[in-house]
Amino acid sequence: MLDHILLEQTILAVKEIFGVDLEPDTNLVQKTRKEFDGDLTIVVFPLTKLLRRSPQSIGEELGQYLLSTSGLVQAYQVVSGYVNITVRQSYWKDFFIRDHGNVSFGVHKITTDEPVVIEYSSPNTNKPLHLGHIRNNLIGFSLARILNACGENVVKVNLVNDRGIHICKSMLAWRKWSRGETPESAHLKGDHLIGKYYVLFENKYREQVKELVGSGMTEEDALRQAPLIGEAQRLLKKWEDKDPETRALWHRMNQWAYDGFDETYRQMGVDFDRIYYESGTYLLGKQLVEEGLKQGLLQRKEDGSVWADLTDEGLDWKLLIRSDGTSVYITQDLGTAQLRYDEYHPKKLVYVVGNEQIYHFDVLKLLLKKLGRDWSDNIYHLSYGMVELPEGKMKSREGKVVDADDLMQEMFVTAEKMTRELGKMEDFSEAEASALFRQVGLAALKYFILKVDPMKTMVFNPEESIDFNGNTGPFIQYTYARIQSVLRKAAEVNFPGQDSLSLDFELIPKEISLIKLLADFPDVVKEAEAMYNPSVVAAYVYVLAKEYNQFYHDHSILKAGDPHIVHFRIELSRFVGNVINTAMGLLGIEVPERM
RNA sequence: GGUCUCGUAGCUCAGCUGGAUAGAGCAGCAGCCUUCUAAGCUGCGGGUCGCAGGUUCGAAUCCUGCCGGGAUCACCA
Repeated sequence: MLDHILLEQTILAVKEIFGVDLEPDTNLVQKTRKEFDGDLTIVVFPLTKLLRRSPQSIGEELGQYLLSTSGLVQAYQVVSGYVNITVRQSYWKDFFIRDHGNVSFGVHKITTDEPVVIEYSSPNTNKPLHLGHIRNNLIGFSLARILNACGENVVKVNLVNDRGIHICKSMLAWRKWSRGETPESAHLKGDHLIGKYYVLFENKYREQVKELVGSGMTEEDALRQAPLIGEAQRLLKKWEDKDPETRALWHRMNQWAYDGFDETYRQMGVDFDRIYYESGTYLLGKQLVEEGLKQGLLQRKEDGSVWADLTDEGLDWKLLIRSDGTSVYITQDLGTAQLRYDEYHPKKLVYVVGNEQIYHFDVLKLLLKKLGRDWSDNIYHLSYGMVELPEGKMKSREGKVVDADDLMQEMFVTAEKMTRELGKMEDFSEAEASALFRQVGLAALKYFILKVDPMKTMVFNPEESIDFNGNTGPFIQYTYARIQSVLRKAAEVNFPGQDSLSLDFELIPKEISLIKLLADFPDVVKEAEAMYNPSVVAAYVYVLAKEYNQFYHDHSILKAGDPHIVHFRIELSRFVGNVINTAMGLLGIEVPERM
């Protein structure tokens, strides 16, 4: 904001002084580094060639000119090719008086009707959610909030992968070996029960493969010819043929999974506006393929399978329908995309899906384009990196996964332990206390994950529990709670002149740096939106909290002496609290009044 | 092998649309609670930004090559 104003003034100044027109290059004006005096810096090196003058003399002339013409500039200093500009305090004071009471500072009202549809979570109903899903859900949910704060009309959707061979594996294993076990009888969350049978299938299947290999078969053939996999495939065919008994079991077991997922989502604090099921969209996908076949855009081979030729686009041939007539992943996604377009006509279709599926989404966009769906240009695949354990990738087959429910539970327990150790809850009621443990534990987990750039692979070490000190969610929550404590005390004391806020005094550096940070917030939200990156908000709110804690440590608020200063510092604290609350809200993290 | 991606302190990460002496947290060491919440604050130690070239007044950042890790190229999803 401010930097743009100064950039304009600088361009004007260069034209006035040197008679040269400059392109508005945003790198010309940047924030002054902490170790130098000043707020904004004009980098004059790029001008030296153009103007054929030394950096020093350009800097001096620019600084002098801006000082005398710009109402913003209080002082300037030319340091080895940089003009460091100190902005008048009145600018910061005006900003503060104008915006400090704005509870939704940095957040825009929804201005458009064309929605942005964002898909995240997308679980399979054959196993419970793990740490990877947590990252997915947190990024998706946070991004929805960030888009929302930028005025977008956001529709959060979840696509449940409720059909396919993997579901049939769980079903088959349950039918063969469960003796009718249910979540109730096993005292197990439904999704975990189903996961148990999925793992059981995989184990038995691998045993069969091993046996076949032992009797001389190649591994490749064994994988394909083991009796269990054949059974699973026949079950899938029966499912697609709508066999009543198969469908009944499928309904029953899926419901177990849904009940389990709902509980996990509730704990995590994420939700959706609309839930799609692949069982409801894969037929539409098949229709699209049929349509493409008729138009000669796709090809059918002798064995009945259908393919798309993407070699012209630099990719390969892609299977769309298997030779037995069943559909594959991409077929379903074609249908889902079409359905979503028909329902919302979105200006943007965002998919939060792991980076292992980059190729899949390239193909999806190309296929839709091939089929004449020009709106496929509006598809954006937000691909995020995997969460790895110190020893490498999580492997569900080897049981090397960090389960979402377990992890959250662990976080709550740690939060409780921590809080009790610090002796912070003498006067908390039972309900308040357990709400706090949940808030703090979740904040630690969410912030830990969201502060990392989504694109990057991140490492999670289950041995070392997630920190509660330093650059963490609880640290930021603590800062907020601390502010609320000050505000509660402030409400109790009377001081003269508390009705009218007057900033008729010199601000100290820490106050100015806090105000500067606050003024940055709207730009931070916009940047997070533009980059589809919640970590931008996380980094910002940490710096803000840290800066406030330093201020809090070094300066009295309620005992500052001058009532005008007391009043100002109370309002400054309130403003910081509001922005922390809003920013954390954008990350999907709650802040407690006390902790 | 093709394509994509990552490599920054002991560990986890910022910085990457080129700008000043590369930053945080954790871990380690040393301090600060009769004063608004010490889940806090302050200080110290810790770096050939994978390597080598190039472009530039200026490179962790851009380009090329190499080394190392990961993903993907399924009649899995």
